Amino acid sequence: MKQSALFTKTRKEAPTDEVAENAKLLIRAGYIHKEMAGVYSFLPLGVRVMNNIAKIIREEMNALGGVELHLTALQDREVWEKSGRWSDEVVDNWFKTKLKSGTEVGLGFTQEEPLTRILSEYINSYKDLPKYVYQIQTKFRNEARAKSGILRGREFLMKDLYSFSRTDKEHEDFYERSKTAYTNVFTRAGIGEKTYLTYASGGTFSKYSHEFQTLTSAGEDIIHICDVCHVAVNEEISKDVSSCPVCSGALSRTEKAVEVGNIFSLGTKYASVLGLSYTGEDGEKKPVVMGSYGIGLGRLMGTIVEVFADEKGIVWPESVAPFRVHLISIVGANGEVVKKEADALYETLTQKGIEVLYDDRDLRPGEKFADSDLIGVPTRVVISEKTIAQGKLEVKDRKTGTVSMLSQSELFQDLQ
RNA sequence: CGGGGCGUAGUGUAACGGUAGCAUUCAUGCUUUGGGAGCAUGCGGUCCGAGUUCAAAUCUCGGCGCCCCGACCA
Repeated sequence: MKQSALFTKTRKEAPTDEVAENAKLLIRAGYIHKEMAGVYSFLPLGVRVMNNIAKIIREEMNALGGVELHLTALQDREVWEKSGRWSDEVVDNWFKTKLKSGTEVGLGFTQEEPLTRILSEYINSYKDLPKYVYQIQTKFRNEARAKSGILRGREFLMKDLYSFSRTDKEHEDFYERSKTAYTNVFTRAGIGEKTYLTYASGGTFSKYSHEFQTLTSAGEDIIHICDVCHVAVNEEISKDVSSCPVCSGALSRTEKAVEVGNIFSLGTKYASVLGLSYTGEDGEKKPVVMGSYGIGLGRLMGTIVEVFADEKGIVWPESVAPFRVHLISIVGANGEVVKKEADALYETLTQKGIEVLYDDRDLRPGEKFADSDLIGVPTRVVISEKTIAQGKLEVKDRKTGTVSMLSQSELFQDLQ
């Protein structure tokens, strides 16, 4: 994409109504726009990052055997009353509204109820199970207090997968596999080393649930880490769990972290109250055993910003970066020659399937460099009179700052 | 929801109750071109509503909005 096609502009100064580093940088660089407290629009650059995150998640969920669907945001009161979760006393962060007829509807904050109802129309026999269903969809939560930029909003994109199994054993097997899939997601998104499988309170159906917690000072949670097993225990259960649940060793350090994902066993609660059952080989009807598995896409994006950003701006891992290469032309007195070279390289890279942001704007070099650092594309390639004279390209790594002079073929090789 | 802070051009900031100023952005022109250039000219603002006052950005009340701490986060 040519940068001149973007309508967004970078800003030198951070907005005063944001304290969170992720929001400051993402707004300054033109990835997001704040509509209201806790409500952010995603601008063209932001959408590209979100799409990359979604792609990783889809691939891992599909590999798990998941099938994607898309449920409605508008929620039918009736199905939620059956599960006991319609009442504001039970769930205090519902957004509710009314149809013209006066009928109350909700805006979904999760989707166990409607999905269970849908499945109950199709699942009859043990032969129909297990099934794994997911979506990437907008969730609404009427948080009393939005905070931390895009880490905790009132409207946000979330991947939610639901598992439907015949037995506890079958559920447990999938639950374990989902841990691996989640680990893959966070590794591919670049934050694997900083992300810990964390034991947290389980609710009614299992002793623990599991969270994926990424170390950052921007986090709201406190976790107790076992460095031997690379797992952690959430502060909320540290009274009951004082040693590593895996090796029984000591939990050696305490850190702030943000919950980028969670997985939860639901037992047969929803299946029972919503009539989702199957007939077993023995001819008996049994309720389906469920689990739910969430990842907040915006929160993941914000966490990546928090983890990698430096004093100059955002630093994206290649896997989620809006572009692979930021091509910058420095157009001086001999502008036509430089422009021609840069145009040609842009074409070549694009034809090779490499995503390029081409800064074709007529600006001074300093401004282009500053923008490039702020936007955070992994590899910066500069073409100027200087580089043309040398017959090379100046290639800079955003993360390390390493600059090297490469030929075109060397650059292509590096990018493969 | 409890407590605290704050609302001034698009953005960031000044202004004792007395002419709303500076920087940046934007527009135009000239110069400039390897780390957010220079000069000149121009456009653009007191969150909303009441009240006090000769006079309100400034004081009072109400509303709306934003931020922070705490509670909450199924």
